[in-house]
Amino acid sequence: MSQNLQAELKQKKPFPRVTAEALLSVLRTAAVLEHQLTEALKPYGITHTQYNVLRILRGAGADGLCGREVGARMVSRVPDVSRLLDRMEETGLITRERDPGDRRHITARISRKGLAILAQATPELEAVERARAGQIPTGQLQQLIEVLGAVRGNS
Amino acid sequence: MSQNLQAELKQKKPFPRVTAEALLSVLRTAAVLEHQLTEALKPYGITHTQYNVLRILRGAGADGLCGREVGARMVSRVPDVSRLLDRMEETGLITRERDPGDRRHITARISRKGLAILAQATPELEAVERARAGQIPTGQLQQLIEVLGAVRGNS
DNA sequence: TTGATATATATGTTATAACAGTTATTGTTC
DNA sequence: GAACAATAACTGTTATAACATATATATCAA
Repeated sequence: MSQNLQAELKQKKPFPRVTAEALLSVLRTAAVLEHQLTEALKPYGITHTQYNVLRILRGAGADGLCGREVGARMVSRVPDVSRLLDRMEETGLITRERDPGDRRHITARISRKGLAILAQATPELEAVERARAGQIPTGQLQQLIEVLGAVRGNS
Repeated sequence: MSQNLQAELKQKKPFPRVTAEALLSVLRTAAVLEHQLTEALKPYGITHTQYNVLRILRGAGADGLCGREVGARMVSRVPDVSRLLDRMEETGLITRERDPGDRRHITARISRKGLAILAQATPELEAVERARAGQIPTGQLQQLIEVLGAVRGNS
């Protein structure tokens, strides 16, 4: 690939501020990652977003989670969890059931099929993970995590 | 905001690998940034993608650029530049003209209105930039840029 | 209880993203 | 120069994102 972001985006002038370059680097890197993850998941017929939901619901176990809580755990917030879960129920990845305790809640749970697809797809995503970050020293990754936390506003 | 990504996503268990946390941090941070940029641009009636196109076309000046070259310069690749430019021409942000030299190309140029909106919106985006990255030491931002370059596969 | 408010989900609508395939123009090869 | 391949843009279609609003249920206050 190219030497740096300026070359990748074919920009003639260097970035005016290091802050601008840093934030664009984050956006650009995320776009590259999302593209790779989407490609890796294509054989399994699920999107990156749906994979995320499956991970969340597997973590919740038999208790399941209501839609609002699924939304709160997503990496990028989805404004339409209802229909996302609709689609996943339709393809058999999850089940849904109205909570008898609070009839406003609909509890979603991962299905056997969802677990199977998750198990199949996970090694592929881990391969992407290794390909992208496996050669980077741990210390640098920890620095990355810390600075990104600062960008998101953590103190 | 919360202390770290694990808490932000309400995960009970810590991340199994630093590589996983690093890549999720990138995706999460990009989602937060994109949300902020979208909010900042809303008053001007343009999307983050359209802002990106305006920047690219301003950089190209009077020569303009063909659609394919616009696409190549985008931060996140857009598979449908035609209709993106359609919409921007419709709202008067750009002009388009068939290249007499190679009639396959359609040269896009930023309009006076596009320049005006770019000039209005830029300070708002720079405010987001300062709010997110202004307090982070330059050295850390340079580290961030470098490690993200490594994630994207630059050697 | 009644009314007001909050919460969780669902629905209607529009815009955009993503994918596949088509057309027009140019370049290349024999 | 005719056939073929390559390139740039366009079009058709489907799926999803984004936004606003509606509906059902629960909670709280008087």
